[in-house]
Amino acid sequence: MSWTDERVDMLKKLWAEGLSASQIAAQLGGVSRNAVIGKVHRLKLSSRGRAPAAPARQKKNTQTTGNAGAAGTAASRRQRSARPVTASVGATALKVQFEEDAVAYQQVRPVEDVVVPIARNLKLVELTERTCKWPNGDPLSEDFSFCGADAGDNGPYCTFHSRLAYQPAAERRRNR
DNA sequence: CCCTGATTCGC
DNA sequence: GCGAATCAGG
Repeated sequence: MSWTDERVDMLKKLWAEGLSASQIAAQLGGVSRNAVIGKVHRLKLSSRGRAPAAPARQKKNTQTTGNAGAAGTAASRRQRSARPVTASVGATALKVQFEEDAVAYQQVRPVEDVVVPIARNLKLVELTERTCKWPNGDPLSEDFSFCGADAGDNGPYCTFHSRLAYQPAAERRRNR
């Protein structure tokens, strides 16, 4: 994939909206978050409003340079096990995007008509310590329910909703 | 562990 | 110009 005018345009738009590089990469498709970040820098639209402080990082010696073949090095070097970023592209990605925006701007917002594949839509009384407590619909309504997917050993949400709930908050904290 | 953007540098 | 690898941090 190359950076066509349209794709650059989309990049600018999404970046201005405050989306993260990986989210933008997921929507554009065919690019990694690194590609997005790299492009953002080249376009000189990095700052996104604030973030004036440039701590002036120093880079270590990169890659191959004088790395005399130590057997263990190659294996241990890879700290990011190759992962296709948030691979899901298409309708699902768009739905996710919608939810993230909602969560980012409003504490309480009924997430209607958003389909989560693993949702079991449990009633409040059906929840256990291990069920996802992500709310579906209007809490004041009768058909209000919770996601109910397996939430793991700790945490109130399943992995899917944990990301929706927690990531935007962490991101906001820093930008503020 | 998950993620974020920033930087470097071989291509 | 591009973006993977890496860094530094939450």
